[in-house]
Amino acid sequence: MAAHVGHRPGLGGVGRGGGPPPGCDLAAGRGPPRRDARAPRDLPPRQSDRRRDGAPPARRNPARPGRSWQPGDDLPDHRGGRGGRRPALVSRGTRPDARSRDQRPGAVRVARLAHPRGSPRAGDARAPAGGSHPGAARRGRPGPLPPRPGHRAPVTSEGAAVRVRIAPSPTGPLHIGTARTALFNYLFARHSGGTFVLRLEDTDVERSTAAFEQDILDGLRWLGLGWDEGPGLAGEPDHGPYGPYRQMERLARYKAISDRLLAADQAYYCYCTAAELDAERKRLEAAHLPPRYSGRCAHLTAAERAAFEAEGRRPAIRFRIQPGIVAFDDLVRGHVEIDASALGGDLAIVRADGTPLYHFCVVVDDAAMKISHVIRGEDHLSNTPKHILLFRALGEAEPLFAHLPLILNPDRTKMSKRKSQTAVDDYINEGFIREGLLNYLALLGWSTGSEEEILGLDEIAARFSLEHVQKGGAVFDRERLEWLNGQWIRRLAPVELIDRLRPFVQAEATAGRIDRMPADAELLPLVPLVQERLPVLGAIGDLVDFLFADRLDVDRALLVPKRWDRPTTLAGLIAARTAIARVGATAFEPEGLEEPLRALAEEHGWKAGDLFMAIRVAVTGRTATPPLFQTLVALGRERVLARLDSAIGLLTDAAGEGGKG
RNA sequence: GCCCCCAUCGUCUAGAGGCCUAGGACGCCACCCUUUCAAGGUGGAGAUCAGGGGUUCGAAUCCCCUUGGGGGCACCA
Repeated sequence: MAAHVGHRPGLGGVGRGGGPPPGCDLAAGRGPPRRDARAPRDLPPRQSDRRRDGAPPARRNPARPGRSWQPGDDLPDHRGGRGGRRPALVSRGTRPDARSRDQRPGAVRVARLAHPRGSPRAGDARAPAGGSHPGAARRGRPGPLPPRPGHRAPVTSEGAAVRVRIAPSPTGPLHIGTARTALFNYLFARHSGGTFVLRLEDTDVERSTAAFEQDILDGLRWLGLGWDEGPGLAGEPDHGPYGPYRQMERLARYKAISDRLLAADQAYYCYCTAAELDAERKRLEAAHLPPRYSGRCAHLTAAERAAFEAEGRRPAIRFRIQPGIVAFDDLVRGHVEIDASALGGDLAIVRADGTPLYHFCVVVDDAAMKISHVIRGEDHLSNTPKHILLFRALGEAEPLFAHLPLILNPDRTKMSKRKSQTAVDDYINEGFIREGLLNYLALLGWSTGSEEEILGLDEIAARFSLEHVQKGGAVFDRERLEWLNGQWIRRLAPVELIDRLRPFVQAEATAGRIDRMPADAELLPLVPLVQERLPVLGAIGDLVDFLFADRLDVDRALLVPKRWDRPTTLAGLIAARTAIARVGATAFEPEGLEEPLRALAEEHGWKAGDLFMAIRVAVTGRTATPPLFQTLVALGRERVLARLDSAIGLLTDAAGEGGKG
């Protein structure tokens, strides 16, 4: 983290939206959410206004602008033309012996048959207008708006709406893996004209904080992954018909449902203490047995319960895991079967303090929120049978599941904070732009099936399909991300680039590396000089600092070009100074400078490159800069002459000190 | 330990039995362009498709085994 501090703009506005850059659909929705770039630990509580730029508060509404879906549209369904089938039927109806030749669900094969030849994109032509097509209906979309009244989810021909969700836990800053999962869900929703729901899983009261919650919401909005339904910000109402969207605000529902399970004897009170459970687990581990709850409290008598209560023990609630094989057809992995006996015994669903546990909440909420497709990381694959059992116990239809490959550290373990940079904030603060990050993330574990790769969000949504999701984990390749980011930076319109660069330039000023914050009018002419030299926006300092710094530290050793010695350099700089001084203020243009300096080199038999390098270092202090003559112009005649003078002085003073040559 | 998942250049990937002498991209190397750095262009190195068995006239592709890797097994999410 510390390594990136220098690049922190330290203020909102990194992602100011201007007009969409050419070819960039990502910016189609005007006013993309802005991001406060401060480190999470610095984030103030949700209540306070963190914004400093005076933009209208409406922006804080998480609501994504309305989309123009067509309720009657025949939605392209990844399962083929049979969309709309209730998810549960697929899982329940699939017998273990009915697996298809390839391991993918038969439904996927149907999809292929549905488009026997012709490009897989044939289906895209049927995408709902404005749902995922670049341009068109979305182009004129306003910035985030309050909930659209009468919002109805699009519905497939058979009546089942595509509803997906991202359910982050505010126990840390937005993780790159969460961002990718959100992206895939968003893409799936977009592609199918479905609804993208955001739900906060904040039942881990110990670790959840409002600051992390804010960070996650800001991060998703910064990426442009707006949600159709989700929590409102402090004081604002939730947006969507299935709220609240914060689990801690749904406690009464969990209570009601756990009571129901208790009443039906599908769950029971468990009085084991953490210490007892721990000891049990250790014993099993020592015996090389898988950790599992013994079921000690599964059949307590009323008297035994009363005795525990009298001891002052507070019970947790456990869900009875029924024996048997649980099977489901994963949309990316195909048929999966897991023996319920391998699930670790009866599952705790409510803590002794009454707060509900993850596996319980997800299922209750996914059912309540009518989630049709659960698209999440592979780390949840083994947990899925628990969820399915819970759905059944609740009498709810099971959603379809799709488990995405994990993002990996270079050593191929699950991407972690310890081994990789995982916070989206850190990437933002380095100057990755949303277009680059999104494009990269989309291609991590998914491909178009063709060789296209530089694609905007809308273009990706138009092509997205779970069929092309990879099964194996993908190593996060920062080099490739930088390349892609550079591609998108180069595609930005000049004013847009300035907008995005501003916070980074400001950070240079704040850090004292430049003496003042330059005006846009000064920045604009610099765009052609820097645009193709920025793998990340944070690299701007190295490129232009010398333009806005009054004092320049020049390394005497650097001043002498490789093929030159000190006297030659001194002579070269003096001659160059004279030649440049002769160029009048009005002729101080790249061509007006290059001509006499080339002539000068020729006259002395110097290689032009050597002369130019000496001048470059003298006026910028660096060996790598934007093109010299444009740089001289940007610097201005007076400063160029002054810096040449001081370089000449430096070499003269060094005369007796045995410098190079 | 038990269960589950996965396996094509270093990395991300294309690949749906013959279009594969395995394609593209990042990175790397060389050359071109060039005042440096970039960007761009051209070319190159780089994968016996983890290994072994099948099935088939034919396998990267289908099946089995092995090996390797990963994930999960909480009163975390």
